[in-house]
Amino acid sequence: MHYKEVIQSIKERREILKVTQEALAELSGVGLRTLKQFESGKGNPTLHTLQKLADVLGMEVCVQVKNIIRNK
Amino acid sequence: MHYKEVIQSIKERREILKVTQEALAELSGVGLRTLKQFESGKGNPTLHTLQKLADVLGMEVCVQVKNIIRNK
DNA sequence: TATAAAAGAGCAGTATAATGCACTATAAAG
DNA sequence: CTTTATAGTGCATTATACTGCTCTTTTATA
Repeated sequence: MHYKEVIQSIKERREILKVTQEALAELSGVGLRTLKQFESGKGNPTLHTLQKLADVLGMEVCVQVKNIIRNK
Repeated sequence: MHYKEVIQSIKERREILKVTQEALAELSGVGLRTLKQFESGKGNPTLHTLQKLADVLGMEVCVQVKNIIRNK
C-alpha cells in the first residue's frame, strides 16, 4: 500500500461508517487539523497517529511480507 | 498490529535476510540513527520512514479492516 | 582472551508532524 | 438565496521525528 492508498482506506472507512472528521478526531484523540491535513493528502502521519485512527475505525496497521498468496 | 509488533516484523525480516542495520539504512535511505532508534523500541516513525524500510525488505505497510477471515 | 563487527545510546541541530484558531469552500436542505 | 453541516486552508507555535557524530555495549569469531 502506497501513501495515497493508506489515506484512501482510512477515508473510505470513515465514510462507510458515516463518521465526520470532527467525530473521528474526537474519538481517536487525533487533532482535527491533523486529520484534515491527512485526508486531504498532505503530510506524513506518524505510526502512532495512524494507529489511533485505525483503532477507532476497526482497522489495523500492519507491515507484512509482500506477495502473500492467500487461498481464496 | 501494535507498535511493538510492527517493530518486530521489520527487525525479524531484516535478520532473516541477513542485512545489517547499516546496510538497511543505506539501501532504504533512512538514517542509521533513525533505524537504530526504531529497532530499539524508541520513537514513533512516520509512514514515509516505515514505507522506505518495508520496501527494501520486500514488505508493505497496509491499513485494513480488522477480523479479515482468511481461508487457510 | 583479543579483535572486529554489529547494535545501542548521548548530544545537538534541522526539518517537519501535531495542534489550535480563525477563515473559506462546498454541499445539502429549506 | 439562506442556513447549516462538513470539509479544506493559512498562519503560528510546540513537540518531536530525523539526522550525523561520537562513544559504549554486546556478540561473534579467531
